[in-house]
This record gives sequence, structure tokens and C-alpha cells, in this order.
Amino acid sequence: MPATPDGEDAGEAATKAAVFTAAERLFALRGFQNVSVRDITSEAGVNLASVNYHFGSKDALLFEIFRRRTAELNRERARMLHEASDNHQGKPPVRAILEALFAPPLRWAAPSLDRRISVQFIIRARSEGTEEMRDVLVKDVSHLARFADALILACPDLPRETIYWRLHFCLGMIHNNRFAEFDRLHVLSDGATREGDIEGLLKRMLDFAEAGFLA
Amino acid sequence: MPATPDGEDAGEAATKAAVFTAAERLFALRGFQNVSVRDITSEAGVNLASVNYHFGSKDALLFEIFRRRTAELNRERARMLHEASDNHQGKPPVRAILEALFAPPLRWAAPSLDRRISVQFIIRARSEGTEEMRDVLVKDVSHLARFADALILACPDLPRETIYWRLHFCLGMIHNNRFAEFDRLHVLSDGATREGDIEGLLKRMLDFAEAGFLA
DNA sequence: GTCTATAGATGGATAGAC
DNA sequence: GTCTATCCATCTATAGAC
Repeated sequence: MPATPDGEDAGEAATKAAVFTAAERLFALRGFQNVSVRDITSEAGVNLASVNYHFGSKDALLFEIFRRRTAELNRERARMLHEASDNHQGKPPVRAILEALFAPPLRWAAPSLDRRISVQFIIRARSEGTEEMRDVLVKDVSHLARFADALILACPDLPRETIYWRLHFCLGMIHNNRFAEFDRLHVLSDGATREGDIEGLLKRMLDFAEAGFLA
Repeated sequence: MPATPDGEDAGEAATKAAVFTAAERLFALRGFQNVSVRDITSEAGVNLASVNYHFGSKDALLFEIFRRRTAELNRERARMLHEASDNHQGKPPVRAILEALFAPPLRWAAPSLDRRISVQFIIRARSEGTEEMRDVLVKDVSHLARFADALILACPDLPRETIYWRLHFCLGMIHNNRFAEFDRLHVLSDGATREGDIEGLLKRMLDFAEAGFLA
């Protein structure tokens, strides 16, 4: 097969990509421990040995998906935060900062996008991830630190401790956007809450969190 | 052995209780799928067959822990909501309603209490539970409905849909109080956030959520 | 009721043919 | 690189002795 610019031939790249996509999808829908290597290779239409050949192990595959998706998410958030900073002379207001935090995962979760699978995967990683993933989540907070710094600048009258706690509350709002929780809310509200209206939900979250931050 | 009032002898009750406690603890700390029946019986100091003899299966044991703890939590929340209702002529303000929702799981999470294990167990059940547990979580919302009704009464100017979404946001704040998330926040704030001050945290959560609700 | 031994099933990983 | 066959560890559940 012809070599691609990155040195892998197209066949290899296609197989690896198929495994990656199938694994992310199954992990996001069923949970990490409820998906076997056999499930993944079967869904991807490749042979059983592919996971170990291309990724080394099931856990390494999990970790690679985790690293790629969180990097993409953090990049988009950083981009929006930077843009907000540019638009407000380096001192964006609370709402603009929170929008940079909320919008990327929410917009990815739009019903028509494949990306919604990635969001569910990331949320699951927070509670079901391997030791290695949890280690990264707990210790690699440099990305969040930029948001905390921006919020401190935007709320000069609030103690730093308060800012951190409120940021924690905002993250909780995001992490609760799992399929099962939307379903529960749908039952509770007797259908009044429509998960599909992403921009409406973003506005609701921003209204709530902004008010909480300025309390 | 002498029979106890409930018809079980003391030895049986003690073994069953030891299994229950050990299982809850291990599940809460390591996650449901990362704990084997062998781990549980070993920790409890009983023989391997005890789980199946006393509970039927590993999943049934999980479910029994889940049912007992959620029932206790919901009972305490209902009690506080009822009390708030009595204190405000049947129409408690938002803050009192939210306190009935927040305080029970938070106070149980106090560092010195064994109950903090129960709270972590319940939070884990939301994302890692079995099909049966997820079914209960999604469909049995009668307890939450009472909170929604109280909030609707307390906020006559807000559309019902808005109330439900904001209740969803509040639940997200609670569910994010996992050990790993507290650790992450601790790293991010460089030690400024002290998880141990439960009453302080409760006040912070109420300040944030109340402001969000009245926005 | 308690315990040991084991059945029975499944999963991750790999050797070796092609 | 791909694939099949298989190894080996681990797990839940249970049979049967005491």
C-alpha cells in the first residue's frame, strides 16, 4: 500500500482509526469496564489482535482516546478564552469566561454530531477511568488554572478561595450532562426539558452560573 | 445461637452486616467493577460463599446497598423539606428548599463519619451502576418531584421548564463532590480549598445556587 | 450456616501461520 | 500487517462435605 505522509500506510491507518472510533463509541455508551476487546474489534470489523497490535493494550487504547479528546477540548476552550480576552482588553467579564468553559463541551453534544460521543466519553473518564487517567485529571490542572486566573481578575472583590469553589460548582454543572441524567430530567419534567436545544441550554447554564458567581 | 427479634440469629446477622459494610466501602473507594467477590469476603473476614448465600449474587448485593442508602438519603431530605414547609406556612423560600436538598449528602460527607463512604457509593452508582440501578435512578423521581413542586411554588414568576433545568444544575453541583474532584480542586487552588469544612461548603453551595435560582 | 473445591464462563494478551 | 487459535489469569456462582 502507498505510504502516507506520516509514515503509516493507508490500510494500517484505516484499521487503527476504525478501532479508535468503535472503542470510543462503545466506551461512551456502555462504560469502560463493560466493553471487551472482543466487542471493540467486532464493532470495528477487524480482527481480535488489532487492539494489541496498534495500541499495545486495552488500557493504552483507552488512554490514547482520553488524551486526544481532552486535548481537543482544552484547545477549543483555550481558544475561546483567548478570544474573549482579546475582545475585552485582557480583562473579560465573568460571563465570557464561563462561556469559554461551557460552550465547547455543550456544542459538541449537539444531537446530530458524532462529537457528542466524545463528550460522553470524557465525562465517563472522570469517574470510571484507569489509575493513569485519574492521575492526569487530578494533577494536570494547568488548563483550568487559566480560567481561575481570568475569574480572579474579573472578580477582584471575591476571595480567591471563593472563586475556586464556584469554579468547582460550574464544572459540576457540566459533568452532570450525561445521557442518563438528561433522561431522568426528561421524566421528572414530564417532557418539558428538551435536551436538543443546545444554545438554549448554554444560555440557561450561563444565566445560572453567572448569577451564582456574582452573588 | 439465640434468635434475634427479626428472626435471624446473631451470627448470621453479623456475617451479613460485615459483608454489607466491606462491600460498600470497597465499591465506594475503587469502583464497582474493580471489586471482586473475593475482595469483599476477604476484607470482611468471611468465606467466599457468603455473598451468594446472604445476598444471592454480587449484583444483588450492590443493589441492596444502593436501595438502603438512597432510601435513607431521600428520607432525610424529605424530613428537612417537610420541616422547612412547616416553618414557612407551607411555602418555604428557595434557600430552605435547597438546604433540604444539599445538607443531607454534605453532612454525611463529614471527614470523621463512616457515612461519607455511603455518599461516595451513591455518587458512583449514578455513573457505574448496573442496568437495574440506572433504571431506578431514571424512573423513580417521585422524591425529586416534591422538591420541584416546592421550587415552583417558591418561584411563581419562573417558567416550570426553567425550574427543572436549574434543579438539574443543583444536582450536578452535588454529584461533583467526589473524592477525586476534591483532590483536583485542592491541587488547582494550591491548598486554599478545605474539603473538611462541611458547613462552610454548604453555605457556599447555597449562596451560589440560590443566586442562580433567583436570576 | 460455614467453608473448600471447583465448575463454567469470560476476558486480555500472544504465538505463529500466512 | 492480518488473522486464527490458544494460553492463562480471573471472575461469579455453586455443589457438596462438615
